[in-house]
Amino acid sequence: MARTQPTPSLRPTIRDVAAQAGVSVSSVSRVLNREPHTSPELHARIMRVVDRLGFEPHSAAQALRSRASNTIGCMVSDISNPLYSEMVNAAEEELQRAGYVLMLGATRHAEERETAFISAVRRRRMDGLLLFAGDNTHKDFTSALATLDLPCVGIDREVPGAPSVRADHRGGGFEVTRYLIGLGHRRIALLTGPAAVLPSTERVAGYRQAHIESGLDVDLDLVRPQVHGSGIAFSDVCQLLQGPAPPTAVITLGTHMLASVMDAFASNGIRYPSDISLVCIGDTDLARHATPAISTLTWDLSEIGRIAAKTLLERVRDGDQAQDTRPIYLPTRFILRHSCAEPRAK
Amino acid sequence: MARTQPTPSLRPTIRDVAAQAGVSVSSVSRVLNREPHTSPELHARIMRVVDRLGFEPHSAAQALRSRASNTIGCMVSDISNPLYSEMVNAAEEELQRAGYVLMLGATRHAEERETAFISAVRRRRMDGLLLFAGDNTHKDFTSALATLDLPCVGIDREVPGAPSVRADHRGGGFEVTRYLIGLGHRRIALLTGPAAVLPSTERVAGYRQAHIESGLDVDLDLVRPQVHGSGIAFSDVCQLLQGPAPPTAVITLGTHMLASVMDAFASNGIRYPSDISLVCIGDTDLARHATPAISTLTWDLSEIGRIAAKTLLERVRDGDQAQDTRPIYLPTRFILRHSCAEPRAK
DNA sequence: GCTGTTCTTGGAAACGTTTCCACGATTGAG
DNA sequence: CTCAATCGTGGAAACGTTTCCAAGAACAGC
Repeated sequence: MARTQPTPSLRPTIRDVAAQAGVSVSSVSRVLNREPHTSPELHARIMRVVDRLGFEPHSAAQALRSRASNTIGCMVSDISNPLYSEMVNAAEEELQRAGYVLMLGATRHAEERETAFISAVRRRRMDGLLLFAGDNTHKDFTSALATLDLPCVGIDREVPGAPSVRADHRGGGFEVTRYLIGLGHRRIALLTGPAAVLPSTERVAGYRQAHIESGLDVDLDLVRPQVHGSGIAFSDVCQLLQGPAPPTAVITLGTHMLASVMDAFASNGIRYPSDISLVCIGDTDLARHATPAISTLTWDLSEIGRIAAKTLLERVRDGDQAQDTRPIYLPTRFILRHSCAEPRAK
Repeated sequence: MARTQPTPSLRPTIRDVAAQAGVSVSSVSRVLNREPHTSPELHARIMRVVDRLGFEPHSAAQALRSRASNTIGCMVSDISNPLYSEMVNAAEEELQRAGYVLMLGATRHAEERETAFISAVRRRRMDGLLLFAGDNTHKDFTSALATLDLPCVGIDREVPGAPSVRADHRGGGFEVTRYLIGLGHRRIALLTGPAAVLPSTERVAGYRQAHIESGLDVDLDLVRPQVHGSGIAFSDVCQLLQGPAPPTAVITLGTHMLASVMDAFASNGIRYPSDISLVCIGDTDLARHATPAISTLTWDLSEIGRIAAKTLLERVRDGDQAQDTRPIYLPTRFILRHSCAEPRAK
């Protein structure tokens, strides 16, 4: 534990640059930060020394003095989920272009990791925070978030006092459900994500709305939120299919769950679209190339990531101005393939 | 540009804690860092104040003084590639547990972004670096890397002076190729990643070796490295199928490319396994659920990420000791499904 | 030629920690 | 009982920047 005196760094400091150039430290700083009131000759002389020594400013020292870390936190439940990784990828590209570095914190749905990451955000004085869909029921976390006082953008989640960027999951859920109802389906199962994340609640809302507008009742037993990553979709579908009033159509998430649903169909000897209709949410290779190809609700993940990053950067730059916290919605798009049909006559 | 004097921080500093507890700053630091030689009473008194004020040390100040940023850089070409995101996910989990934060830098195959990220690593004095498969032909980058003098681990890539963690792509390529040769195939196409990344070169080496051991010549026209993310696989396969001596089997990457290959088969009116055999590298939902299901070469991505992170942490802790730079290999596993058959008699 | 402005530069004080050093108090050995 | 070692604590010097302030130089207006 006991550490020795830090060995003097081998790397040149701004003082070395100043000494070699025969100027003051403050002049070097001014030149490096492109401030006005520096003569061209000074600039040239300093930059020559900077290049020769390969000087690179120590960002911790900069952060300490200037109170800006050029760092953006990115909290996501699970970066290996392709939905998230595509959004994070686009966001990171945008941030990188603006000179920021992205600090990743994967929470894996555990509140302790969420609060731990918030603590890291505070200690490292990050300049902003990107929050991806997460559990709304985590109270310790949301209260920690509320006291954070940091530019923040929610992606597919609400953050009090901050704008959010979202796909129109409600509209998408509505469109898909209405389409199936229009085909004649009356018992439509909805397998979606965890009940406490925004895309799921919105989707369910759209699903309800479509039923209501058609004068149909909603059987909540058909709505099956899934806990994270577990293979529960398989048994859920089996249970529904073997129940007294099986669904005639299934709406499911495309990633992580579609495969389980198809397995469940197969092991019950059921085929789509003849025996049952199938729509998935989130386009994947599997949806496109399954035989028959599966109709899909999709939206632009990269665009969401980009917009979120841009919105956050605006807020970081404008400081306390620009308190427009209205959510930004992106449309979903329904791609018709060959996985749906009218329900069988009894 | 001209900034005003930084507003005095509202957040408590170690000095505030010391004052409120009526002790010296150094005592607070010692208690917080769990050093020996601190009395229990002092510990209790200080911790009480720390909790009351909600004190959190400023990590930039810590980094400046103690020369440790508790930060690990992670350079990856494209985080939206599921192969990478799964490895990064596992690595991040391991690093998080050890108290480190992961800084993500996606390079998108551009050398300028690679060197820019190395510069960020230096300026931020990161404690270690995880390098995921990248282009070996980028000379500016590799030379920048060589002068970095930082604990580093390569994942599916070689890094001079550093250990690497790799799947046995050569062995996997060998096994698959030998299997197809055993079925009687003599013209086997290999669609793999960019020529300059390690998994591809190793795979091709295994492919060659299998041919050589069977006394067969390798037709290099059948080996098709793919540039990143482009849909070139489709046209490559079409060209091969329509050529004078079409392949009787195809080995392709599972992510990003398998779908294109299947499209190419379809648009040439060709079916697997009857007309052509198909194996993919990297298991996916599509490979599992395509009809017929596709035989696959797979390996444990999460395990690679975990091992890489652990290896890096060891090196970070041990400083300059432990200069064992031997690569760590993980086995691949060939999963037989129903996509291969003996070639048709002419 | 004098009196404000505006440029250009240098000096020095922060930013918030950790760690070295010093010093008195305790403890243990002989 | 003395001397040395150890323990517990405080003071102060770093770490490497940015930015305030001051001061001289150049320049304009009268």
